Amino acid sequence: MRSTASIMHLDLDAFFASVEQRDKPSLRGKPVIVGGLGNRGVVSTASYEARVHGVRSAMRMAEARARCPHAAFLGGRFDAYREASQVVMQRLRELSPLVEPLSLDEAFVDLAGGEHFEPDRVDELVTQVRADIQDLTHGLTASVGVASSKLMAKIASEVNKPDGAFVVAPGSELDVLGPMQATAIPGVGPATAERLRRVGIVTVEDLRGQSVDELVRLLGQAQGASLWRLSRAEDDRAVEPERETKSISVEDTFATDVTDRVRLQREVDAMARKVAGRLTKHGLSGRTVTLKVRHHDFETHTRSTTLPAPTDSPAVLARLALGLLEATDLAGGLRLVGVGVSGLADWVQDDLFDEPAPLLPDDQPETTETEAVPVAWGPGMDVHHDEHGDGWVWGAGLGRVTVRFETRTSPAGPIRTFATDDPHLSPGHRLAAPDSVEA
DNA sequence: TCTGGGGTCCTAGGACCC
DNA sequence: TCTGGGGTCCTAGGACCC
Repeated sequence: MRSTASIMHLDLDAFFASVEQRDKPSLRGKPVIVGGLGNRGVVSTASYEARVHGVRSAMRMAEARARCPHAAFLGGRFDAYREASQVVMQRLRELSPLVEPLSLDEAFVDLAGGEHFEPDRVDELVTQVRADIQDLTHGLTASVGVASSKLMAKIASEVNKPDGAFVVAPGSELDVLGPMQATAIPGVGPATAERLRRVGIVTVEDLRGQSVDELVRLLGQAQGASLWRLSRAEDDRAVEPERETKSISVEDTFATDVTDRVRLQREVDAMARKVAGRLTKHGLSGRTVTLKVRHHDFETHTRSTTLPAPTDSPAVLARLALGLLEATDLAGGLRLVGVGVSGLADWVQDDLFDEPAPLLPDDQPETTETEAVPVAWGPGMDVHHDEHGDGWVWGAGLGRVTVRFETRTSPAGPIRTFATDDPHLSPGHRLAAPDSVEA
């Protein structure tokens, strides 16, 4: 907790729906619901006119339609949202370089990082920023909280929402926070709230009545200790402008459950390549590939494998994801599949063979007697080796090819490196994916 | 026609190493 | 020879956020 109210939290009101109303005047003053339009969609954002009818974020679209049949239902235009978001974030960076975006419509700003910050005139500053944002975005409104910590700033931005602001006077934090529900503290969701309720803890005041040890026993080390401090408004977390991406993933819920393995292989293959594309685009590579599946009964599982070195190769990521799918029971059908990559490194994969190649044996003939047609090995290709069996290419270059050997029962097989012209090596035929996938 | 998609962080157990 | 750490990495799952 700082001695001045220098942390700002800004939150754009009903962001997606507001952008739609801004761009389409006929929607202004009317209920607008943005979200998945398919039969399994959920609400992403509801305009305040729709919230009157009880429509909320994360609600099933079917229920939203029942509650508010006359609303406009829209699928969302993310390019437009991203553009509006950039305008807002840019304006915030004029206040201070220390801006931490939390999503497209939310950010923290450490005002003390700005050159001309005057704590006594924070109200003026907030009024000005909100007016500027409305101007620059052609009509979007924002709610703002300013306080001595991230916790209190975030809570403050809720107080006069929408289109309002609240500044927590330094010294008043405990009084502001105490009467609130424990769920007002970010990180206390339904599961935690229920655990707390069972031992009679409902408000922040109630939380303060517990010892650290008691909260740790109840919620675990990290959450227990954190909640003990946050309930006392003790929060010195810094605004972090440059947080590194930890994982990249893609997932899709099917309109109806899918049992067909070939169809699933096609989906997983495409997803892995999509993730690879996003990795490449950001100059990243990753070591751990995770396959997520949700069964017809909503039971959800993940499986992952970790490579010895990071990659952004679409073929490699697809092979690994398909290998994980291979080990999945499809009985009853899948409702969702997803592919993710973590263990990210910010160097681009290509240096697997950057080290000098080991010297080949002296007696290695320079030319072979029967001139074999050289194979251009590339990542993800099928390979057969006379001794080691079937595998696929994990890396190739500088006269060497690294092969990963795997079987149905052991999708994460051993890895061996050979000379490109190793006579025991030949193009393989066993495919983890059906031919249609390879096409 | 119950229950999205993209993330973050934490926990816990087992393997492995010192 | 037996016992017992601790630290790190990997996998799986869960809570939470927008």
